[in-house]
Amino acid sequence: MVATAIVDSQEKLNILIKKLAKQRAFVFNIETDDQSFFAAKIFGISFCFEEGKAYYVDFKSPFISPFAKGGLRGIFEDQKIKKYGHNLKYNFEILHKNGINLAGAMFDTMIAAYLLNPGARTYDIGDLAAAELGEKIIQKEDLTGEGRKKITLPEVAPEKVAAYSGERAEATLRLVKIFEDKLKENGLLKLFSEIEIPLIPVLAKMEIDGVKIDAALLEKNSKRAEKELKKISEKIFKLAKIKFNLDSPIQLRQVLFEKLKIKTVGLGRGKTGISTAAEELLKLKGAHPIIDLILNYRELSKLRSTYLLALPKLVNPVTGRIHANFNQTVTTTGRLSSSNPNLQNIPVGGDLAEVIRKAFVAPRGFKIIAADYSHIDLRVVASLSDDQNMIRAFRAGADIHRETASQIWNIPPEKVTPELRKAAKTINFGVTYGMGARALALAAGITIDEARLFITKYFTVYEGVRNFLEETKQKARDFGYVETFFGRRRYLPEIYSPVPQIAAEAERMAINMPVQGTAADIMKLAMIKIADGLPKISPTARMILQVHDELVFEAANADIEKVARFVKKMMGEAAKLEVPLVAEVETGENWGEMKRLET
DNA sequence: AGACTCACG
DNA sequence: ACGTACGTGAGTCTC
Repeated sequence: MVATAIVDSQEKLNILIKKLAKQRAFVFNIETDDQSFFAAKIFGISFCFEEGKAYYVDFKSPFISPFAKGGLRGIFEDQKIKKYGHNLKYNFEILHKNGINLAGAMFDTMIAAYLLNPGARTYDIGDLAAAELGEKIIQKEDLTGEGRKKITLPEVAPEKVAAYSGERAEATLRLVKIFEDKLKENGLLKLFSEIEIPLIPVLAKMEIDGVKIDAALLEKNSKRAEKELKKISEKIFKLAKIKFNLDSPIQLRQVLFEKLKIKTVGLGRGKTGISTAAEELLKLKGAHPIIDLILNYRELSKLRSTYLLALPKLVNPVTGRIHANFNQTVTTTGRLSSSNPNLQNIPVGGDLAEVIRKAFVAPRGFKIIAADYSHIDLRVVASLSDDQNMIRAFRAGADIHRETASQIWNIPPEKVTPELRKAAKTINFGVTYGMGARALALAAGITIDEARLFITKYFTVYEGVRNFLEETKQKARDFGYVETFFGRRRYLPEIYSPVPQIAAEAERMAINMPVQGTAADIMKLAMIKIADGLPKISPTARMILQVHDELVFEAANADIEKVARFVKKMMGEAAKLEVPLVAEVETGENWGEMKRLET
């Protein structure tokens, strides 16, 4: 049972502040009226620093003046007091919006839970309390109700919110102790305190800063796309001799395979019938003129709805920028994910893709800088596997795909044809996924027999890589998990499945995770280093996007060269591998027109 | 809510 | 005989 004291007068608040100032650490939990930190207003904050007892500062109370609330600033900004919380990135952002810079060491129970079990369905504090403390704590729905009669949390009586919020803060305090021990036990504490925790303010600032968008450009092209879509669909309806909903795969399937009777041999199937995915339709190219039109329609329609129409709606009217979320506790490998909107899948390549990227602009007097890690996954493979041949190639600065093809077919590098290089590139990528002959054949446009021979030769050339892949799979079977260079883990219970297909899937995940995850760890380290040093290089420069192996910045025209040089250097120095880490930098007025920058 | 499709690394 | 290449998020349709 948690006793939560309601703080609803200046006297009570002053006493609480004095108590907080004496703590080595405390939990805080901010209650706001909105999911988005930009719109959110604080209506209460709970604190906890001893088990069984919590405090709830009722910001709605008329007896607490804004001036008195400001007294909390010194507490939050005190470097010597450790801050505990669940989802500190959000709290950081809310405080920042209120002019407070959260400082001091931190412990985030959401991130701890994520590292201990990446891939969990949720990291809801109530679920964690149930699982780890064996206690059922008050749920939000217990206060707000559900369905039609639902009310919002700010509308609930402060006494009830206090009990709810205080209980969560108190549960967080107890979870900190449990998770700290578990992180230690599993060798995750270094990863937690040197990568994930320092990354919190970096991501928070990226989200707060956002990226400037030319909404008018997107809207103009949305109208153009709509007209074009109308033309294409009229042609399709004429050929099909029927009008139907082109966005419905079910209706499309009926038209193609029942009405037009296009042959379906060799086509993939889904749960509900024959697939009409682009991959399948490409097999039907030439079978009917309607196929090209449908592929055309699909591409245009996708870009219009997902980008041209959606992005302008997410531009913040105050900042003129999009403030996406960069999620730290979503992926099973350690990568970030992006949502609302996803800025990690902006189209690339193609005329309309270029237009969309051109809408990601720098403000007046600024330019965009993009820095890409070169072949980071394969460099990680070379380093983790300690394959001397691959290491040598990277140290020599060779074109790795050409080098691979040259060695496999025993021909000089300059004699490698584009086809051979393409096949080598495919397998170099495929290695990190546990690719089989079938997939290689499909991706490289060769026969399965050729692919088999290719793979055999590949592993003769890169014997260390083969051993690494085998050892990784064995490790997954021996321990039930795999890990990155920095100790990040992924548990793979399916590796023990009696169903061969399930076990094989787990094996591929086992191969992929240490590679993708180590690259993600390195990128996070680079982001922390860059965020740390960037203000000294250029006080107005901002890190605005991360796309797995790419970082995007905006910087004042006069600072472009030094920011680019600094970023490239930090990315190169982010980790010490057996091979050099290399980043390429580009710059331009917008993300669509970038020119390589020699530094 | 789940299926399908498709955008990215 | 075969959906066998990993990791994401979002728009749309359908039930």
